[in-house]
Amino acid sequence: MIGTIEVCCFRLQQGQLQVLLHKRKIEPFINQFGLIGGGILAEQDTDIKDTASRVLQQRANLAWRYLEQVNTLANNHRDPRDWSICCLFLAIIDPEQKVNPHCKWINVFDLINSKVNLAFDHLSLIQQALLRLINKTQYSSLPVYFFADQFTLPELQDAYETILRSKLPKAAFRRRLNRPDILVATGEQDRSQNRPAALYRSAEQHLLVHFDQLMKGHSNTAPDTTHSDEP
Amino acid sequence: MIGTIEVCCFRLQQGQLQVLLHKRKIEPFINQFGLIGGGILAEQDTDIKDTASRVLQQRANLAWRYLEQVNTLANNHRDPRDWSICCLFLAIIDPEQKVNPHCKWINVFDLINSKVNLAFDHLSLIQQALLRLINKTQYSSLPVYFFADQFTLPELQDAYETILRSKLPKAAFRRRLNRPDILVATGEQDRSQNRPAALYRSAEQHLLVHFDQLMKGHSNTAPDTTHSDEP
DNA sequence: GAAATAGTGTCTCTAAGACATTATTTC
DNA sequence: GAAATAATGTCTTAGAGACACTATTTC
Repeated sequence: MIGTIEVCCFRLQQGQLQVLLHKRKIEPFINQFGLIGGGILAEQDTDIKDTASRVLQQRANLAWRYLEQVNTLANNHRDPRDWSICCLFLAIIDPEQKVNPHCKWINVFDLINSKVNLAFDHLSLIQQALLRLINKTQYSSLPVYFFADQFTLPELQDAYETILRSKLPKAAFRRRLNRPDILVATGEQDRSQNRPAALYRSAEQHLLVHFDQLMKGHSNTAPDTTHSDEP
Repeated sequence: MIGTIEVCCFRLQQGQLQVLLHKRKIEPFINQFGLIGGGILAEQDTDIKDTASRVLQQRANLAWRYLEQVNTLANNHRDPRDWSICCLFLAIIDPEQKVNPHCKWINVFDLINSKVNLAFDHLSLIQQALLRLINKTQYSSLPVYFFADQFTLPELQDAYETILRSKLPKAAFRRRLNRPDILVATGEQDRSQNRPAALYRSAEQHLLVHFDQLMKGHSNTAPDTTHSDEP
């Protein structure tokens, strides 16, 4: 039995929520696509989060802006070779970063609808990570992490709407998010649209802000009642 | 490196939220108290949740009414012997059940205030599991799982108030919880108080119901932004 | 000026929170 | 009847959702 991690990386690019896959070059599941993953190296990694960071760097040449444990899968059927224990992480990646050539970003909703065969249980892992992302977007400022630099409120609202796959009322959205503990106006403006929009960055030490009430899209996603059966 | 689980068991007894500890009979931390835990047996356990159930049964002679993965701890400093990977579970236990003599139930808030030394990082694990319990109590029907059989609405409200350590407004509480997808009146009454109270049991297939809005006590507990730093 | 996008004002509605009131029991 | 507890009614308030309106730019 060996301990491994898998990282489900998300980014927003051109209004799409994308997930990172790579083509496996070894058995099992050779030439199929799967998540970025790897084993714990007890000599190098002081903590399992370090393992995730290191694997992300080594396999995909990526650094995360947000990294969170989602679930631990451990059973005798997910790996055809042996009992397997695997810790799943959700990462948010800055879209400016380039990835290695054997990696590709694809639309996560298209992927799930396509029912393509991924290596191991990786499709299920992606669904779990996506559910966590959707749930947390409903009640927190998490999507701020998708932006590396400055951004406008309409861009942030687009991020929420892309993740939740539903439109949100503009006034209420702005009332919620435009709080000094979440956003700080930089004084600059984005002039790429017609009327210029104020630019913001995340507040100093932007820890996740949790709201008291859900932002509900229209699409009804079941709550992530799971951490292997919660959120 | 070996894979282990620890289970943080909670129950409500006489208006107290209690956690289960047992006295270790082996090194390290011999004669100190700690959580119930044990290793994965690849031959017996088909899934890590099975491991938790089996360990709970073997070590404490207990069956759970609710069992949820909270976090996975894996680092090089939590066990003095070696790199350790450990999956933490939260369990809710029926107070009718008897435990083995080397186990004891103690008030979890007293334990945390007492700053007693527990084995390994078990005090931290208890705090994580407690935080999850508190958070989920704020936005779901989870405390229903503390009741094995029938219960009254005032008893259920007491459960919430004990976990959240604050009083809740009665009318709003009843409006929230008294929904047919959460509670079903049995037609019977509890006559132990003055005016009899209607008895309920959890609705058929009582899956956790998530509320759209938090129930906020007065005591401000930080949100469980962690699963090693979320929910 | 027309079109497009940013940003605000205001009304309604839902549900929480506060509090009073009624209902049913024991003594 | 008094005390205790269960259960309900009602008022206020906060914030979401809906929607119209204003503001600032490009063309």
